[in-house]
Amino acid sequence: MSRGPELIITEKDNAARRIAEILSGESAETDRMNGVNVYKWGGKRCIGLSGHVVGVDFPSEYNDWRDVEPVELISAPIDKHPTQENIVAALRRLARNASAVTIATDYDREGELIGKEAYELVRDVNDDVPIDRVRFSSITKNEVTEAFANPEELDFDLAAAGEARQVIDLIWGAALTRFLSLSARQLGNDFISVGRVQGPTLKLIVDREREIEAFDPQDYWELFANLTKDAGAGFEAQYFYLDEDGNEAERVWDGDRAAAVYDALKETDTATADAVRRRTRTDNPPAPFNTTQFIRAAGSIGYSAQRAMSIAEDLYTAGYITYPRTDNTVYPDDLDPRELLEAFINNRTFGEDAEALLERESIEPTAGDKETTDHPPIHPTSELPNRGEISEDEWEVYELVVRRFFATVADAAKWEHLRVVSVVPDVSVAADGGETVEDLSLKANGKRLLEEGYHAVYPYFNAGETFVPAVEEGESLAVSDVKIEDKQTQPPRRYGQSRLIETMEKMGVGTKSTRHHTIEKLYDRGYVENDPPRPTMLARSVVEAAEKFANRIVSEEMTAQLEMDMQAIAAGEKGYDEVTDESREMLELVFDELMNAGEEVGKHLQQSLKADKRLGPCPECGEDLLVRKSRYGSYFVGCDGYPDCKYTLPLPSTGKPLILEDECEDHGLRHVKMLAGRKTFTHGCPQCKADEADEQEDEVIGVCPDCGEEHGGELAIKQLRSGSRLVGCTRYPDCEYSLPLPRRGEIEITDDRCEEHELPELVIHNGDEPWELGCPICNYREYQAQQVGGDELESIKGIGAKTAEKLKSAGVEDVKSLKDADPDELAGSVDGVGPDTVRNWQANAD
DNA sequence: GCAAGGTC
Repeated sequence: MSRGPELIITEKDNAARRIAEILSGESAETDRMNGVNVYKWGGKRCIGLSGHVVGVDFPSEYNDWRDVEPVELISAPIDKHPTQENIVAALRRLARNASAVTIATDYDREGELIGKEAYELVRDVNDDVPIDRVRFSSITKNEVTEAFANPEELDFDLAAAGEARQVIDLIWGAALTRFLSLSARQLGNDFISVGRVQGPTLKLIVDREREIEAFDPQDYWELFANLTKDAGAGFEAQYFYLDEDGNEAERVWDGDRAAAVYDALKETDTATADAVRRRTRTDNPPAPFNTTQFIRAAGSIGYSAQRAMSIAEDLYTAGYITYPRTDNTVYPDDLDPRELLEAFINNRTFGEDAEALLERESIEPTAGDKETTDHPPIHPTSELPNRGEISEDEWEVYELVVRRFFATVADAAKWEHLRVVSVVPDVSVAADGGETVEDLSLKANGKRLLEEGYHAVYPYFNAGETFVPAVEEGESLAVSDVKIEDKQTQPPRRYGQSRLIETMEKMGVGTKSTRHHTIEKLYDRGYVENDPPRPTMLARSVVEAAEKFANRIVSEEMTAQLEMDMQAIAAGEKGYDEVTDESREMLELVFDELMNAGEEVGKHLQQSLKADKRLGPCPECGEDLLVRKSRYGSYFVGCDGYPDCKYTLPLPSTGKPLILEDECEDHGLRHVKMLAGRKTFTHGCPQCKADEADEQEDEVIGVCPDCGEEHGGELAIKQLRSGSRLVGCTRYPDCEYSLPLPRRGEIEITDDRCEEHELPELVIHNGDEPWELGCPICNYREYQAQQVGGDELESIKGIGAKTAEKLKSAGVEDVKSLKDADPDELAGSVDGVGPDTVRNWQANAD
C-alpha cells in the first residue's frame, strides 16, 4: 500500500474549495495541476471535477454517417472516453500514489454515476487504494464533517441506472437522428435531430400549434353597467345568468339575446343589492425558488430562460447566490433565516426590508413540496455584491433572488373580498321573437389588501386592488353607462419558455440543469422561431414522422418508462443489461417499419424545409423565391428554379432572416425580419426594398477624403438594394470609402457644413425627436470612440464604472496590468475588494 | 457532424 496523500474528489471546483476549507479549518492552499485547482492541507488533496469528465460514444469507425446504416448503431459497441483531458490527467496523477480516495460528488443519481466514473479512473492507475463515498445534502461544516466521519460505499446499482440512461439516450438519439438526416439529405450543420427529451418538448409545441389552427372561434357578448351608491363612487358590475347546469355564466352566446338584455338594461335606472358577501382570504407567501420557479419569475420580468440561467450561474460563481440548478423547495435545517437576514441590514437597497422582517418574534420560512438532498433552494448568500460592480441585469436578477428569500420568511398577506350581486327585477326582454319577463343580475367582485404581508418585500406578484364600496343588502343603486362588448373565444395560447419548462418538469422530461438548454436546442435546429416559440414546418414534419414510425421518441412515456427501469436497476430488481437489451429490441422494431419508409419520410421533410424558406412567387419564372445562404455565410433571396432562373434579391448583412406571416400586397412576398439580438429589425418585402433603391438617385454631399484629390471621387448618400444606407464614394468599387447611416428615418441635408470635413450636417427624422447626426465623418469617429476597447477594465465581467475608477486610482490602468497584479496586494490597496474577487476578474479577463 | 446529463 502506498503512503501518499488522501485524495478527495468532488463534482465541481466550487464544492472542492468549500469542502477543503471546512475540513482544513481554512488552512488549505491552492495548487494548480494541468490548469486544475487542487486544494491541499496536511496529507490531503482535494480536486473538483466538472460534472462528467468522461463521455459515452460509438467507436470512431462509426463516425461516417454515410458509411454506417443507422440501424447498425443499435448493436454497435459503446466506448467511454475522457472528455475533459486536463482534469482526467490531474486526477490520474493524484490517484497514482494516493493512500485513500473519498468520492464526494453530489448526492443524487447523476452524482453517483460521476462518482463511479472517478472510481474507474482511479482504479485504472491504482489497483488497491481503498475508495469510499461520502454523502451530504449541503456543504456546511456540520454535514460535511459528519459525512467524512462516517464514509460509505459507492452505490454501483444507482450508478448503473445512470449508465443505462446514457446508453439508451445515445442509441435512440443517434440512430434516429442519423436516419432522419440521411433520408432528407440534411448532413453537416443542418442535420435533423430527435431525442428522448427534445422529442416530447417539440411535440408539445407542435400539438399546441395544431390546436390553435384547428380552433373555431365563437362569437359571444359580455355586458357591463356602472352602479352608483348614493352620490358616492361608482363601480363596474357584469351581467350574468345561470346556465343549464345552474352555473353562473357571463358570456352570452346569442347575439339577439345580448342585444335585448342590453336594451333592457339601458332602460333601467336602479338595481337592488341582493346579496353582499364579505370574506377574508389569506394569501400565503411563495415557496423557496427551485430552478423552474426561478426561471418563471425571471421570465415575468423579461428574461428568457437561457438568459436567466446564465446570469444566475454568474451570480453563483461570484458567490452571491447558492447553486442555481436545484429541484429542492425546502430550506435545509442549517439555514438560519435570521442570520441570513442580518447580512442585509446595512444594505442600501435591502436594509429596511431586512430589519422589518427581523423585528418579528418568529420567523418560519415557507416550504414547497419537494425536498432533495443535493442542493438547497436558490437563495442569496451572506456575501452581498456592490450594486456598481455587477451589471444592471445581474442586479435585477440578484434582487429577485433576495426578495424571493425575503418573501419566503415574510408574513402572509390578507385580502378582503367583497362580492355584491345586484338585481334588476321584472325586466321584459324581447328576444327570439318572444318577450320574457325576468330578473337581470349584475355582479361585482372587489378586493382590498388588508395586510400587505410578503407583498411589501416581494413586488413581483400583482397586488392590485379592485374597488367595490361597502353596500348593504337591499340598498338601491343607480344604473348607468351600460356597455356591451362583442368578443370571440380565443385559441389556446402558445407556450412561453417558462411555461414550457414548467410543463416539461410536470411531465418529468429533462432535468433542472438541461431544460433550458433543450429549448435553446430547438431554436438551433430550426424547429422553432420567435418568442414565444413557434414551430416551423420542419418541426411539424419531424413530429409527424416520429408519431407515425417512432412514437416513443416524441412521447413522455419513454422517460416515464426509463425512470421506472432506472429505479428497478437502483433497487437491484433489474439488471443494466436487461434494461438496455429491452430498449435495443424496441428500437429494432421501430427500424423494421422505418426502413421501408425512408424515401417517403425524406421527401416530406424536404418539402417542409423548403416551405420554411419560401417567400412567394418569383417575378421572372413563377417558381418559389427562397431564403438562401451563400457560400460566404450571408443570406440572400434566390429562385428555386436555379440554375434555369437566376433571379436574386439581396438581404441585409446583419442578422439571421426570419420569415414573417405578413405578405407584401404588391409582390406577394412574405416580409422578412432580421434577428440580431438587440439590433433586430424588420426588413419588410425584399422586392420593395430593392425597387426603392433602384429608384433612389445617389445624392452627392461632398468630396471623398480618400480619392477626391487624386481621382475626383465624391461622397454621396446611397440607398442599397439590401435596404441599408450609407455615405459612400461615387467611384465604388474602385474606391471603397464608406460611412454607415441609420437604417430608418428620413435624412435631411442641412445647409450647415462641418468646417473640418466640409460635409453638410445631417438630421434624421424618425419619430418625434429629430436626431442631429451632424457631419457623417465626425459622427462615425465619435461612435468609434464610444466603443469599449479590449484593453478597457470595464470590458471585464464584474467590473463596473465605479470599480474601474477605484482600480485606476490604485494604479491599475488596463486589463494587462490587472492580470499582472498580485491579488492580495491589489486587494489591500482597493477598498471593498477581496483577493478572491481579484482572482475572479483575472479569470474573467482570460 | 448524432442524445442527454453533468459543469463553465
